[in-house]
Amino acid sequence: MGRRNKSKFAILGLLSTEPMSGYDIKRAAEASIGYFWQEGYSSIYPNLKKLLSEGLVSNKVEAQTPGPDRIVYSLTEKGWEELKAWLMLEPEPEPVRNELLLKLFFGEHLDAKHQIRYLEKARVANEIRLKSLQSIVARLKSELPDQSGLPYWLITLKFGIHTRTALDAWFEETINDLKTVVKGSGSKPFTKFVLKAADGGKNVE
Amino acid sequence: MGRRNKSKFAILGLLSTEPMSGYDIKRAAEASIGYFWQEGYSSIYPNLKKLLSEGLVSNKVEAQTPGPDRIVYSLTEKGWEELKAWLMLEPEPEPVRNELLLKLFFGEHLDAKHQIRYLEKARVANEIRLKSLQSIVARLKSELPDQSGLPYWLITLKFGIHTRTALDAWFEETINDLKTVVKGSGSKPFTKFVLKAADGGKNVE
DNA sequence: GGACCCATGTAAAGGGTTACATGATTCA
DNA sequence: TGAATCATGTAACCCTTTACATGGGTCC
Repeated sequence: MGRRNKSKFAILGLLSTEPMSGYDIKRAAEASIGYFWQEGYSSIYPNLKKLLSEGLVSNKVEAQTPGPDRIVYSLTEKGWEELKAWLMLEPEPEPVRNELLLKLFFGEHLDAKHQIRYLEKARVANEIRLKSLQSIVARLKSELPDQSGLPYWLITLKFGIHTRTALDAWFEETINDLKTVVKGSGSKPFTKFVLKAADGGKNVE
Repeated sequence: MGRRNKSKFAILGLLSTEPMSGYDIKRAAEASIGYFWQEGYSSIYPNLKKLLSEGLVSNKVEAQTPGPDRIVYSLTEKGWEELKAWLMLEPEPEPVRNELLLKLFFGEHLDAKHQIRYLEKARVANEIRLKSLQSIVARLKSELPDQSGLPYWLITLKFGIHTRTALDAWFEETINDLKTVVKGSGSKPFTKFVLKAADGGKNVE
């Protein structure tokens, strides 16, 4: 059962930090959990209604002298309980789909220059993200040293830093490999090789 | 437009290595691209029909003396062209959703023992995968040194090895952090902090 | 006899993304 | 005047996942 609605809990989590409107939630999501969790308006607004009908959040209309009305949502007691209960559950391993790897895996049919082009682009994007994560860590530590959430925010940021650093090394290695690739003459498929093996990389969960 | 059907190309790619039945495709997918791309029967069989009607694959019924008939699919010339054209396109950055990180980000509301429990489990699973990838690399190099696909298979395997090694370090660090976590007294939300900042980690694509 | 593998599918449900839709305010 | 931001939503589509369904063969 991996089809459960997790957006609901992302929204509850964000509302647990402070009351917000749907619009705020979108912006807060981008700014905080954005690099590992994305939500669009079309998931936020319907979910807020659902959460309201389940009694997990309450709302209040705030009129703004200049500008449109805002509908501000807050967590209810019940909402807090649901959130905490969910946080305790072991996360389900989510199925991964990596289009870049899929294209590289079947890359022998292609002139390597195409792959090098998009790998170099992806590498630059990765480096920018990495630097941005590092600067956020530095600023958090110096500007918000006493916040109770700090250790947890740092944990998620360090996840990004660890994996993106590793990714950068892989990009460099891979681009170099592709620049000097020498193809063998055989054409046995990988699939056969692994299938024949006792248990190459099977069902290790 | 991230809604395009990529399963089709995964199937074309697998069929490019050799003709297979739907059942074979499932097994071959698990054995080769399984750790970064999953396909189920309910996506394979309908897609094979679609590919057939588009003329990208052809099929042939093979009777087996013992056992049920097999419907074996092969790439057509047109299928080859479509596959190559797709391989040249720059991969779209896919939205990431990491439930583990989501739970950790809001983890301050929780007793750390829950997180430590599932982190330790996840770490073991990660280590097993890592070792399996390393052994596949070793075996490929020694047993299939001359195959033209080898450099590309190694590239995807090394991706897994790099990122999972980094992940292992992060697991260790994180579990230690959580065992000794000392919470601050403040309760400013992270979101406000980043939103106020000029451009903490925004829209870096 | 029961469990498990081979082999091929269908149906329903659910979630997420894209595109569409509206309207006010602010800034250049 | 036009572009961008604030603010809230709806509708349709597509894909994926889960569950259901069938039937023969093999091994213990």
